[in-house]
Amino acid sequence: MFLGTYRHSVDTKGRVAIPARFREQLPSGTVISKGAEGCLQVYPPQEWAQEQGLRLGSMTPAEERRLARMMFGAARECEFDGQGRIVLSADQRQYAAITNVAWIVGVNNLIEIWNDEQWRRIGEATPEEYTRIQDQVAERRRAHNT
Amino acid sequence: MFLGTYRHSVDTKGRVAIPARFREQLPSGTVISKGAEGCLQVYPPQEWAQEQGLRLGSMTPAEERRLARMMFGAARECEFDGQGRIVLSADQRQYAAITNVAWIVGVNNLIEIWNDEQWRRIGEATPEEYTRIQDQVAERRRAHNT
DNA sequence: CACAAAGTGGGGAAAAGTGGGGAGTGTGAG
DNA sequence: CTCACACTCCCCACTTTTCCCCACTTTGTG
Repeated sequence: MFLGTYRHSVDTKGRVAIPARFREQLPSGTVISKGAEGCLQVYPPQEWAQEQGLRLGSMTPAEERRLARMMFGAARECEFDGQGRIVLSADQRQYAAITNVAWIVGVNNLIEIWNDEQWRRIGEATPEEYTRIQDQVAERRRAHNT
Repeated sequence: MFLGTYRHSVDTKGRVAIPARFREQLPSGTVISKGAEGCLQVYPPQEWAQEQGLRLGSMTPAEERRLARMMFGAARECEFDGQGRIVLSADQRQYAAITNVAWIVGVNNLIEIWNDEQWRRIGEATPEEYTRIQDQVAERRRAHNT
């Protein structure tokens, strides 16, 4: 379980420290790829396995082909240095528009990495916004279950 | 079962003592996150397990992604120090607008943490208000069940 | 009134994060 | 074939934050 938001700096070599709390839970075979809304996503092995349901074949619809290409094409295995950092490739940094700082966010089953501005828009919420969205999802779920 | 309201101080390091009555009932795996109306909520493990139904994957709808990011991003596992205190992160304190004092309230299955002003508005009610709200909830339930 | 339990505050050791230097490796040009 | 350059990765040193421990105050109870 990954919880919490951390603001870490990205140095000129593209290195970011992954919070120690997260690192302890990431065995080898962890993968980083692109995610929705312009973030990067870090998948522990068991989560990545679920995404592998997405496969190419003659029966695959067009959108899934597109998604599979982007998602797997952008993916890399995470490699930690002695200080617990990973290197974000130039491509990954460009996709997520990350320069000097990155927000590293635990979202239950995976980890997301955001740039400053985008995280402020997506992740930070006033109490009013938070209450509204929580009610909205609850309502949607209730409607769905009946 | 969590009952009662306590007023505790928050020190410069963001530490708050959880009332001993509550602490006895909180095993490890307890989580604190944002709640509606600008409070923080403390979930014992069995309550938190229900919230974990919300997961990220390539099939998760946009609203749920947003909620998951806010909710899990703001969450931390509760870690008690030798004195029975937990640390509220800077983010959590900002969200709940907590500075020097916090109200810790047992609400049956969860514990909520409020700032001075907000708790006065939400928690203290005149007999008239209380009666009106009780009737309102009763009415809503009746409408829903038919 | 005394003792025990609960809450408050601060200091110091340990851990986590940050930045830079340098050795090793691979590639491309002369 | 050799040399130069660039890139990666590893290691070391410094800074900042966290958390663990101790001591004091307050509250409640026998």
